[in-house]
Amino acid sequence: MTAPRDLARLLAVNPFFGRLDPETVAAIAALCVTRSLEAGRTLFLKGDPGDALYAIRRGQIRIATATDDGRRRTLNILGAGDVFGEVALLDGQPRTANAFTSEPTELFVVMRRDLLALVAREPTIAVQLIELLCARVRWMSERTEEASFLPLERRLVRRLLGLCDDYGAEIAVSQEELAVFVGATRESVNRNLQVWKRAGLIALGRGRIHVLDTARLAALDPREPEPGAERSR
Amino acid sequence: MTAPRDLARLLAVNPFFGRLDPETVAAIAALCVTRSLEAGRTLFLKGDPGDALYAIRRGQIRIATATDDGRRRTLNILGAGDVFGEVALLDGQPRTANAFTSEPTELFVVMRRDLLALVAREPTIAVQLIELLCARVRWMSERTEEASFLPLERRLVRRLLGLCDDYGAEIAVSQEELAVFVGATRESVNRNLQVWKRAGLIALGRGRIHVLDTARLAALDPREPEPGAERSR
DNA sequence: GCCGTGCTGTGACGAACATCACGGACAAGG
DNA sequence: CCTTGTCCGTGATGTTCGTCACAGCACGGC
Repeated sequence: MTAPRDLARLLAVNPFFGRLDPETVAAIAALCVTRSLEAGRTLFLKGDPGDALYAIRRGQIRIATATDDGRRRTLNILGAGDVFGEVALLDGQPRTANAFTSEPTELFVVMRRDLLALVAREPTIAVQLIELLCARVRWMSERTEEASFLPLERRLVRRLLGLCDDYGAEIAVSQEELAVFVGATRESVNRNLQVWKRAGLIALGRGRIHVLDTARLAALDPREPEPGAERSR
Repeated sequence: MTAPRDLARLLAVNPFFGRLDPETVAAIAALCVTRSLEAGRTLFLKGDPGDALYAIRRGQIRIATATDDGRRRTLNILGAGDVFGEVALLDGQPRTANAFTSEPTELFVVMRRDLLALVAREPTIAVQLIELLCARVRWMSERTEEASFLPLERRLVRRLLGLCDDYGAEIAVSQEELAVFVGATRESVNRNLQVWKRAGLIALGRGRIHVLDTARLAALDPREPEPGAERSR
């Protein structure tokens, strides 16, 4: 069975787990089982105990909530290679949103109880997990500040360049999904993209964005000059 | 020397450390030393190694950055009882902002190297710290969502009621500071407060907000009704 | 082929908030 | 007392971005 090796590969490129020692990743990956779901099946609901980590081998998962006003709001759309449920894995708290498949999907699953047993056997892993979580906290607070202080254009630039780093210049994402990621509407995102397209910075296709000129795109988001010890992360 | 006991009390009511076992809190508090600073002194600068946790015994600390546009932006204002630098304590990454005193201040300080030694001696503490950080991650993502989805009025209600819980109905905060906390301008905050004042929900003074009717104030921020298990399809 | 269905492009309109610009109130200190 | 600084209150004005509405275009299924 090659599932553990496949999972180790996914975790290694994941921004959350990628920072762990390779042996640690392998140890965690060795715990995994696989699971298949048809389209439209529920993986978990809000309030379910958070007892597992998932990594998508193939397919798509949508994370959504029923919001105050009754409408359903998609919080995130996850595809092959994405890892989710990391935090629930570690603390076992209830899920805060619903997850369901939008197409046939295969998942790697790591159960919480298995991970806890591993940590008990191998305490140095705990320290690594602590650092991992600290990194996540820092990343989140950056995002929070970003979301409230930066205009849409700059958030969009950052997200686009981030996706570029992860997946190359050819990004397979619909404008709808992108809008969700930056916390805006599809229409607003589209208007920005059109401007950049006319300027030759990007090319657009159906469910696809091609970044042509990363440098000029990055110039639209001037990072703080910060004379002294520049350190971002 | 009663400093460790004082610190244990501060940590116990702190939303971050309050969830730890009392013995764990006591063990961490036993590591602390105290430090006094006059007004206007710098505690640390952006880029400094994050090698300590601080708890304010008396006085005030302001966290600020020099922003892109050159203006200084106050990110947070901390008073007696507040604890900060928790994340840096755990991962040792550089500070991401500047901290200085705005009045004479006494601090409890826990050095990172002392904490690491403690964790090495007592591995169960590591697991507790992991859960602590998970709680922080969840809290942050709540705040993020809040910041981008909720209108100013509701963010303001939440912040005000939160301060109320911590400090009682008489809140000593300027409208400027409050505006920073909710990510808005002083003017917008003021306009909201005026409405509530005219409705008899609050009373306003110089650097002071008195919450008169928590119930009616809370009613302005209807939490999601959440009718049982959301169906999947 | 023909018809849904989901993605993309665009215009019109309005609400929420930031910005700018003051004026006044109160405290501290010469 | 008068000055200076910091906070509060409030209007005018503009920008950003969401909402609504609709039209075209690809793609897959029948």
